[in-house]
Amino acid sequence: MLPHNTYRLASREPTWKGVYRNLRLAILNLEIAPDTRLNEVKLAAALGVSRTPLREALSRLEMDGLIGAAKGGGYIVTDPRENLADAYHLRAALEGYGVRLAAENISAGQIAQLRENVEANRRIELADTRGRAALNAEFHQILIMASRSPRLLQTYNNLREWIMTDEDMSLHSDESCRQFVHEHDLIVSALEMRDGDMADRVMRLHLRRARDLLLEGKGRAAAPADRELPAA
Amino acid sequence: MLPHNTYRLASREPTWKGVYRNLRLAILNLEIAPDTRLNEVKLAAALGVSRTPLREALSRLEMDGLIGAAKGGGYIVTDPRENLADAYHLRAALEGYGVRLAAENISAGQIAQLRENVEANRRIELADTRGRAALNAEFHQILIMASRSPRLLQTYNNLREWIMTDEDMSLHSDESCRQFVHEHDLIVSALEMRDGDMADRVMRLHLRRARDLLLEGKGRAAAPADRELPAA
DNA sequence: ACACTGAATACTGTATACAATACGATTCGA
DNA sequence: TCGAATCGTATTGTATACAGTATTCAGTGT
Repeated sequence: MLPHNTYRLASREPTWKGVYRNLRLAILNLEIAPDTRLNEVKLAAALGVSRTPLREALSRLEMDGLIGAAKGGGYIVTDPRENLADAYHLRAALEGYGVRLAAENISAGQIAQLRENVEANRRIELADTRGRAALNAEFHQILIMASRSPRLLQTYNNLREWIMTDEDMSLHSDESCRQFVHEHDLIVSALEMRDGDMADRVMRLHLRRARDLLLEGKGRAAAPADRELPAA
Repeated sequence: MLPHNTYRLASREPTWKGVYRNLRLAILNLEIAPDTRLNEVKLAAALGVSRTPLREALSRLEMDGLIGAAKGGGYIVTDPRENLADAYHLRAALEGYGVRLAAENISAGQIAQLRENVEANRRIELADTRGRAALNAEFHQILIMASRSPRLLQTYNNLREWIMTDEDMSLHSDESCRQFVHEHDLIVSALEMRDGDMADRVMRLHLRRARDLLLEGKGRAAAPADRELPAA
């Protein structure tokens, strides 16, 4: 063992942050099998860091709900698929109330941005899933920011990477895409009319449809964890 | 300096959790001035713990939004009063959508529990602020649990201690108390009728009234985060 | 054969030591 | 006198050593 000077020089970003991102993605991509109990020393060794920044990352992953506290200490990774439908509920709560607030607070510039986004979404080709995902993410991002609630934004951001993956977009058919764009359009119109109630209703419907399509598309298939990290 | 065996024996609960609670309360009660930069070594010394569990606590406080990252590392305590109105927005989002789900999923037993709670709240004396706070917390807790969404429950629990302090109850007048109980009663009725729409509406109104009363009562820094400058 | 008890073990929680950076003060130069 | 650069200090980020508890497995008794 080296003394303890295995420092990473010239790192502007804390180590634990990178660890956090890596683990987060690993869990969401099922590279770490659900229900596995995380062994801190082995994980730290596998990631090439000490236990301290690892624990910092784990602490935050727990607050994100991606891992849960095990009895007798330590953590157990949760199954992100099980919680997917549930996560959409949280999303609907945030965005539904978010557009309600947005109807009161949105600026003319933001409405213009939304209109532009919808137009771009109309013109984009079906095959460009990555572009569609970006547009979709942007749309909802603008909405949440228009609510002018930092807390809502923060909570939403925690969820975003979880539920909005690029691959999800590949499931959409040409028709459902048009329908989604239409719903986006409806929401913007509701906001223009400052009708928070309508915006909320359409948003909930929109998300519900998106969720159903997603769950149906993914089915229950989803190959669990073939390539592993330390399965431990 | 003691060697390093200043251990707290027979502690079933991690040290950092107590630190977390203490700091949380200290910040919410303004015992630590907002905008203070937290010095880890001094804080650790003051609390009688080492930096490790302290940092664990700080990490979570940051995710709660009670402290923010400072430039060049470290943390700065945020002003809980500034974020209080905003926190109520998040709460309204969670509980509004929560009762909507509850209208679909609530069990007969839970409805009975709610009725009982409302009855107890009718009979309780005004002076018993602690009891009223407990009843109020229980009411909303049951509702969120009735939504059968673990994620909603978790997010709500993070918020609960923040916005529902015992002292807040002392602000209520006899009349506003009766009004609040009446609103609780309305919500339960809406749930009995499985009218999620109405439950949502009443809940949002209920929380909005509670928030206004709270901000007005606390007086200072009652600046509503609602009407901010139309930024960009 | 099963249950209960005990020690060994493995792993988490905590403390402390060390490295590196960011900030401030002081000094030198223009 | 003001500005810039450099050194010193203070504070965070990381690594590791240590203490304590939970789990597991072996052994014995009923």
